[in-house]
Amino acid sequence: MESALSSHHDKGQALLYLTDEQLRQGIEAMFFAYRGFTADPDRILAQFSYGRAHHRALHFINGAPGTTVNNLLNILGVTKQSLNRVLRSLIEDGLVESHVGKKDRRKRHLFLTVEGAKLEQKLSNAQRLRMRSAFRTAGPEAVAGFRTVLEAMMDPKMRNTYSNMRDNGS
Amino acid sequence: MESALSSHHDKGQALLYLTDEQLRQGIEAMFFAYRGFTADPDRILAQFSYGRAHHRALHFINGAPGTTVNNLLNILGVTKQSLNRVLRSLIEDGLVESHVGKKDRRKRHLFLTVEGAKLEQKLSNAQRLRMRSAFRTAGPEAVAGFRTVLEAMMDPKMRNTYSNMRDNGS
DNA sequence: TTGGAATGTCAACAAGGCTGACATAAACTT
DNA sequence: AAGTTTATGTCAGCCTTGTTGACATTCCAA
Repeated sequence: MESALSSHHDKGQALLYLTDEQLRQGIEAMFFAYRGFTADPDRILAQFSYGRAHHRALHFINGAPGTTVNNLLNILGVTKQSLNRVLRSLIEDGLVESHVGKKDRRKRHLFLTVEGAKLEQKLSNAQRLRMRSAFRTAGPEAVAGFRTVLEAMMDPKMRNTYSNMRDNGS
Repeated sequence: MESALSSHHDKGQALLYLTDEQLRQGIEAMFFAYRGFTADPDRILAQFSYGRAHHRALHFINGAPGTTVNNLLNILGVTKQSLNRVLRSLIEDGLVESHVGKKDRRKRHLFLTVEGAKLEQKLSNAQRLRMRSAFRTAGPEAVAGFRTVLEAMMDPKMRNTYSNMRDNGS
């Protein structure tokens, strides 16, 4: 990919974006941006005495209605005990419904209730608002670059999960 | 910046990157990428029974040696009680030193010890390794876009902090 | 029918956020 | 000189969200 570049002159210049100082800036940018990224939903969640874990569950159930607990476990990367605690409170509060599978009755398929969808909308509206503003400010080419770098930064396993999330539907 | 684009034809196409679906993908990309971003240091920290909070403290003390507790508080966005708990353990373990200020003797200036710098290097090497790989894969233009979008996503206050971090030195 | 997969649940623990209250020292103000 | 504010530390207690380990249940599949 960069063999043409690194072959002769100006190597230092061409690879300037890979210096430790540039990488450090990238690291700090990730840190501060992620704080901004979660700030708006966090404020809303606090009013409902929920946390980010609840938001994540709502988000991915909304994106793949009928998903199983195990599937959610893989996406979220937490233990079943941790997820179960969150799911239980969401079910108790009537935001999520759990249906026994028809083909495989061991599995539980998760759905948002009307109430749950309402909160999910509220949270994702807030989060999208900031992201839309950032995307608009940065412009389409920057957004493409943003997506490219983020994808390259994921663990390969999650990169597959992430990609498949838009191709097939669970 | 985008006035030339949005002025006339093809507005739907030009603003494709601002659709809800695109924003959703951006949101999920942030989630998965941040997990990758923290995965490598997390593995190292676990061996020392430290957490991300310790990493963050080491990182920013390393970047601004002699910084005060209050300054660190503003950067990290946590309470002094929370930071104090982390700093205390780092000081007890001989990774950080706290020196009373010469001009203002209320202030404590924080420095990494040789030991502390060693751990910080270990952590940031792991983190840089992944970021360098992602940057290399994505290429310089994508990296520029990545930085632009992240900066636009920060809270304005932290955006200033972030920018100033490279101009003046605390 | 038996093994293993999928799920739920109980208990205990830790990190790392938070609030509130209080102490101290030093600097600043009046 | 006295009073106020600032910077910091510390104690106690609480919450969320992660962890491990153990165990029960259900039920598909060989």
